[in-house]
Amino acid sequence: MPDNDVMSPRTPDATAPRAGLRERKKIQTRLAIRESAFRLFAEHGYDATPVDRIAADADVSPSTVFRYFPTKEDIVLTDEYDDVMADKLRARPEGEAPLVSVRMVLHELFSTVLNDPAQRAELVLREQLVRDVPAIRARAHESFSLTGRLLGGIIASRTGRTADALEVRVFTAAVFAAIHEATMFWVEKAPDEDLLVLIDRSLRILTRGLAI
Amino acid sequence: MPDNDVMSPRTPDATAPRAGLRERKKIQTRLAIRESAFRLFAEHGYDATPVDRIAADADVSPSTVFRYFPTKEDIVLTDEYDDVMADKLRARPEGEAPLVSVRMVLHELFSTVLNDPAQRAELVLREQLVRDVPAIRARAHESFSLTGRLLGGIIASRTGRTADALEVRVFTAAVFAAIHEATMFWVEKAPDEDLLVLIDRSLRILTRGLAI
DNA sequence: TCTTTTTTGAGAGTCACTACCAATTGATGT
DNA sequence: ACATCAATTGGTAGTGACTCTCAAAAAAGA
Repeated sequence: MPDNDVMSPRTPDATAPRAGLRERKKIQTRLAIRESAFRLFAEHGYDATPVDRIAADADVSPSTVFRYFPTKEDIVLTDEYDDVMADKLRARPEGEAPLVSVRMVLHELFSTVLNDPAQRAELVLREQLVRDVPAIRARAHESFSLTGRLLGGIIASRTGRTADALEVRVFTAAVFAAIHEATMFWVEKAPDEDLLVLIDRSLRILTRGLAI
Repeated sequence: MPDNDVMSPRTPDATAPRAGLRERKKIQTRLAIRESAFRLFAEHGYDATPVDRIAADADVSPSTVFRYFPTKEDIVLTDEYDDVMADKLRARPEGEAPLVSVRMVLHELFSTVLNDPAQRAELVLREQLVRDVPAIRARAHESFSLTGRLLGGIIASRTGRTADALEVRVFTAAVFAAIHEATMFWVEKAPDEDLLVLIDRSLRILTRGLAI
């Protein structure tokens, strides 16, 4: 069974029997900051929660917060999914159509995330913030297009193109736009439905050439 | 001939023979700020140009700059295209496929913009900033999704759906993602080519169901 | 235990942006 | 031309997200 724990390390990671005290403290601090932040955001709202208060709540100095997270938005948005997705995509069979490959990767990724209650709860919280806070939404877009470039590179090499070919870029941009809309639809309209069903619906719209 | 001058008012607008002095000064101030900003951005870079310096260069107070433009990014990004696009889209024939309608609207809009040297130059400058400055790119995305919602509403009413239907949202998101990629490809790879050709290429990828 | 390296906290500074108030300036009626 | 009213402007004092720097504290390693 592969390591699917893309979120915060809940299990101590059996592969590295015992990291040094320094490493453990770093992980602990990072987690403390994020937990304080999420709780305070839920309680008082994102804009009404200064970084200083998060720092105080997590018992670290403001400087430390910015050492762990380059911006306030990054406390919410982690790009821990990127490498997992890239690995899974590379593992898909050679001749498979790119859109099918991406769909399968998304299924693999999201089914594990959504099945873990803790990860699912964190995903919901994060996407609610993406929906509500412009600054976070903006950052999420940026993060998406970063991930898109990563996956685009893989798809390019599989279809004999360069990563910056227009076809590849439009492909990834459209796919991520569809995923984003599916996710937004999920958190604001149908939080109890299966996100994967919504993603499939969205991707199928693309497959049909946007003939709505 | 309709009023296609979506950018700054170069022609004094014959329909309103003579606006008050107040109006004229406002337009003048707005333009002065934008011109100072664009020049300073090109000279020293966006991040290295504080709003105070723009204000000083345009001979207004910093407060005035923020009165005219809610954020520094908004000095660069105007959403003057929105209403024009909406009007043109509403003018398309009833039964036309949405993707075709949008394509025609884009042709109408961009052919007028690209043919006016001043507007074309401004478009290039703006898109270069979109490419280079994360803050502006983020804002451009936001602006795009705003426009997308506007057009989505029109498309929804034409296809007998609600504006927040998943199909409509995925449609507009994918289309604007494609336009954005085409524009980015244009400014960074082929600034001498015809932008409309690139947009058509991008839209055709969507039409083909992303079968790249 | 002693030394080296990493991590932390604290202080000062920059910059985007907001709220507010007083002074200026254009519009309007007589 | 003049007085009055409304809109526009400039200045001042904040807030909050970040950056830089440096000395104190804490962990790693010998």
